[in-house]
Amino acid sequence: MPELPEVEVTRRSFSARIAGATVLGASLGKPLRWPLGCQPASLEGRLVTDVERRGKYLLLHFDRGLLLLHLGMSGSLSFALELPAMGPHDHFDLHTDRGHLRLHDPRRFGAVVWAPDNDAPVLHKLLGHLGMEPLSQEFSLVRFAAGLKASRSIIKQVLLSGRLVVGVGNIYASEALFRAGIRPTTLAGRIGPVRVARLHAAIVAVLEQAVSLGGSTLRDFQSADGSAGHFQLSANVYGRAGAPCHTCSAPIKMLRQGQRSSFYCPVCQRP
DNA sequence: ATTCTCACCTGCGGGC
DNA sequence: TGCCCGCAGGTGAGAA
Repeated sequence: MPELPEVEVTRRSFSARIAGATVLGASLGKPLRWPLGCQPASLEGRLVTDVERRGKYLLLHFDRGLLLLHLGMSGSLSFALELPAMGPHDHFDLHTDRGHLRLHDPRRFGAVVWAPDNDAPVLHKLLGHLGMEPLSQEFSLVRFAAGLKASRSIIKQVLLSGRLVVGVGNIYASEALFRAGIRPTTLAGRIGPVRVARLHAAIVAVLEQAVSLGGSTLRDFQSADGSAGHFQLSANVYGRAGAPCHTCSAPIKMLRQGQRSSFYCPVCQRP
């Protein structure tokens, strides 16, 4: 479910409401990708200061320490004054005096991990290799172009890896490549400067549009206040195999790269 | 070093 | 109706 837009929309939907809250306790469901790394009771009394996003991770900062949250493939957060009893797919509840934050994640690829301070080894392990934030000033065309030039991988993999730029997942990689007119199988280092510039702009544009539309709701994504996203309605290629291209009417093609599918227009996107 | 493949887990839709 | 298969928004670990 969650790429950068969905994670950012989730963050915005509860960060202001949870900031300033005092933790009353925490409840655990089934195991997630990694152990929490602390006793749930040790969170009691901590003060939530703010919620930050880094790539597809959310950082729930306390007056001392932070929780690293990841939504995996099927995760979503809820934040409400009252929540029903934990169901079979609810795996983490953080109870505060301003409401209850819950991670719902059927596939359990998500994670909630405690970091006692900003130098905790777990932060280096999970965040240390992450690339540029595409919606920040640091995402410069010069650095992006240099990163692509130095790569010997195909462009789709470079975008998904998060080593150069973070937050771009399977939906938005396909969409950005369509807008830039680049086929997903193109070698990153072989893309000329004009199309590199187009791709750089397309990544920013598609992510910003998706955030403004509340993200993509393919199956059951919703933000922490329960609202769904609508970007999927304006997708040009993702999930549209066989359907006519919005630009040239040629049938959209799907191909498998590794374990992931890519969608592209064989006419509008050149190798 | 960099790149590639796999594994993790559950649910759903399609074909038989 | 029921079963089996393939597929799904991510990413660290280990192999090559």
